This record gives sequence, structure tokens and C-alpha cells, in this order.
Amino acid sequence: MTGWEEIRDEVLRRIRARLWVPGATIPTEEALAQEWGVARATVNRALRELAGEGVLERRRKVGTRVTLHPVRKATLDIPVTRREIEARGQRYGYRLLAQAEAEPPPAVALRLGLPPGGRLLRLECLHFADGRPVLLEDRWLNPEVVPVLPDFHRISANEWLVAHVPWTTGDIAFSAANATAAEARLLDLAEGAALFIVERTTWESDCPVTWVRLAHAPGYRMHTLL
Amino acid sequence: MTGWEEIRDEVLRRIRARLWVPGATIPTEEALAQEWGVARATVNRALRELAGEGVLERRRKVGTRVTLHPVRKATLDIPVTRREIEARGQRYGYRLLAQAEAEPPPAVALRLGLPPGGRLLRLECLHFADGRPVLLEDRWLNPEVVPVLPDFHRISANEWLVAHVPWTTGDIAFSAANATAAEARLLDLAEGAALFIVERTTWESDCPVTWVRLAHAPGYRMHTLL
DNA sequence: GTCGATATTATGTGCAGACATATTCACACC
DNA sequence: GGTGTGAATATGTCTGCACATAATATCGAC
Repeated sequence: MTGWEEIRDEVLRRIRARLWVPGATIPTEEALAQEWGVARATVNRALRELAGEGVLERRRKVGTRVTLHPVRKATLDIPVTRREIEARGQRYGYRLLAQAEAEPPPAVALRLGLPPGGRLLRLECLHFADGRPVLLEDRWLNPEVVPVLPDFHRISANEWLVAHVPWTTGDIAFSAANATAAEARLLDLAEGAALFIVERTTWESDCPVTWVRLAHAPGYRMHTLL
Repeated sequence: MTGWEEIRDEVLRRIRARLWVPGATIPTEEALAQEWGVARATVNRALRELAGEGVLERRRKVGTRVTLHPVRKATLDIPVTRREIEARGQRYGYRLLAQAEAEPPPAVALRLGLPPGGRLLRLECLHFADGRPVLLEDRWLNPEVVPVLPDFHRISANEWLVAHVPWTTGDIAFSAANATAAEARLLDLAEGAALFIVERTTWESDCPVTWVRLAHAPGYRMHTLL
């Protein structure tokens, strides 16, 4: 029993074998380190990992216990649209439908924390897989953050932003919605088709960057890795 | 500059300030440790953390670089339905619609890795928020894993499973679908309404436990914490 | 008994040093 | 020119120790 990964696996094994049941306190780091003949830091690393995944709960002085009400943590990878489509082995296509400066609807301004009346750059575009439209993008961009802009006919805002405004923070929400008549026409669907909606708000250190709504055509599945 | 969290924040600051641009290699752990007057292990902890979030890419001998094509990692908490509804301040309700042993459809058997012809326990139930139906659950359960079963009229399978078959592995997928006539009737919706679908397959150490499809009524939003 | 100071305890984090491992690069060799 | 080998190097991980911090338990004063 050497190495924090082996120790992590052994802890998981004991939990699954009901040796340590949910809600119960497990032995201290010290005791486990002694039992397995490793340093306490090694046990700590393993237990910290499991606590991060939500399997264990740790509190100073109290000890480590197996989580009683497990909250499944699903980690999703959200790549740039082009790479996501290409990863499925399909040919990627892109078309800019509209680009204009305008006043955003109140809901968008609110989410970005902007005062009403400001003006943002609005982009509407379509993404294609093997020539078929699969994703409608509706984006509002704060021109103050990115004063020099590229030609969005050639590169998608999505892709340009991750390269030029890296490592922003944000907020993502998922939902479902019926396609409006306009959406159905653009995505070549029947009106009312169920769309998978991703809404994303992006910030760069307290400054709003962009809000975007991605409407995925039916057939789209988002999937956890593990 | 002491403490791995401060160091992590400083690294992030430098990336956002474009001192270290995407694709570029940052100084070695040794160099950073010296610059900030801390041990290499402390820098390692901070950089490892950022690599886990996808901000940095690290390879032995090569060094640490700022990720060029960031893949946003969204972490979702997926609690038990009851707790999710109660967390929104609504009253939770639950009704078992059907419980029967049956042969699962091929798609379900395939996902669970079971040979065709086996029999599973099928549960169909409705979850209510403030008295209104919001979630339709269609579940197939492997009775071999959990030989002694509770009264599913009183406790939802969801909740009973997390308490009695803890820390399973699994696989979750999200999509959107139009409500069938039957689904619309049960959820008190118009036929064709856009449902948010969660499909989940659960295993316990190479043994299939359950497959479930959750159909959320419109209005449901799944949300990242950060 | 109640309250508050103090001791105890388990985890959180840090340090210095060591060795392991993956990868690259230079160089000798054919 | 191509190829294999070994040196160099950055990260990965472990050890043993120390002190910090948070939460609890204990015990004395009143």
C-alpha cells in the first residue's frame, strides 16, 4: 500500500464494502498512515481528493466521515463548438447571420449587471455539422472589454473570445425550450421542436464580457466523462 | 506571498494580465518557488490545482503552459430530487405510478450491459413541487444488486438507493425532448412541450444497478455554481 | 448549574530534501 | 542521413517534521 492513489482506492473499497458506512467517522489520518505504513501527508492527499469529489466530509478536530447525503458531482467538458463538432468526426461550418450594435433586452442587461440603456454588440450566428444547421447562437458582447474586434464573418465569436479574453469566470445554465417559428426556420426544424438551451454569462474580473444563448437542435446530448 | 491559495491567485492574475499568454510556458516550479520565497511543494500544489481546473497543462520535462484551447469544465451538483425541490423552498410530493417486473427494452439492457431476456424491476413515478407535477421518473432496477427492497410507495427509489447503495459510479447525459401524449398527460402539459431529459446509468463495481430517465417539466434549469 | 478560560485533538498547510518518471536533446555510431 | 543511447530536466510524489487553525471537551470560578 504505497502511493496516494492506491490509498484513495482502498478507502473507496472500504466504503463500498460497507466497512465504513455513510455518516460514520473513519479513523484519523495518523491512524491510517500508521496502518498502511505511509506518511500522514500521503493519507491526507488521498482523503482530500475524496473530499473534493464529495465522498468524504472533513472537519478539523471532528474528523473525517463518509458523506451521508451524497450530492453527485458531474463534471462536464464544454469545448468550443467547432472542436466539439469535429470531435464527432463531422465537418464544421459557420455563418454569421447578423451583427449590429443595439440596446440589449432588460433580461440580458440584468444578467450582465449593466445599467439599462447601455449599448452592446449583438451577434447572431449558425453553426453547421456536415452542412446541416445544428446550433443557433445569440450573443451580446461588451465592446468596452474588447475594443479591437475581428471580422466575425470569418471566425466565430466563441473561438475568438477564448483565444483573446482567456480564463474568464462565468456562469452556465441548461434548460429545454420549444423552437420558435424563427428558430425552427433557421435550424430547419418543425416549429415547437425541443431545443437544448445553454445560457452562459462571462465576466473578466468584475467586468461583464458577454452573454450568449446556444440553442442546440434535437439530437444533441451532453455527456459526463465519468 | 505565502500560502498556495495566494500563489494560485497570483498565477491567475498574471494569466489574465497577459503576462503569461495561452500556449506559453511559464517558469519552472523551482524558479517560482525562489521568486516567491516558498517551498517547491507549495508552488506545486497551486499549479496542480489550476491544472485540474484546465487552466494549465503540465508535462514532465516539458514544463507548465497556459492552456491554449481552454475546455470549460462545468461542475454540476445533482442532489436527490426531494432536496432539490425543498432547496427551492417548495413543498415536495411523490407518487408511485407503476411497479412491475419486466423485460427492459433493448436500449436499456444495452446501456446496463445486460444480456437480452433478463428481467428487471421497473418503477415509474412522479415528483411534485407545491402540488404540481414537475418530474417524471422512469427507472429500471437490477433486483440482484438490491435483493431486499423497501416499499416504493413511501420512499422514492432515488432516495432509497443513495442511502443503501452508496458511492456507485455512473454516467449522466442531458438532452431535450418533446413530451409524448402520455408524458404530457402525467405532467399536466401540452403535448410536444420541451422536456429537459436526464439519463443516468449507475454501476457498483462492474455490476449494473439502475438506469433512469428523468423528464423535467418546462421551467427547469440546471445551473453551475461557478 | 452556568459561564468562560484552557487544554485537547484532528485536520490544514508549510518546509526541506529525496527519489521516481516521463520526455527531450545531444551525441556517438553505423 | 538515420538511429540508438545516455545525460539533462521539469514535474510527480513521498517522507518526516513543524506549526496553524478550528472545534470540542474539560474544569474551575461564581
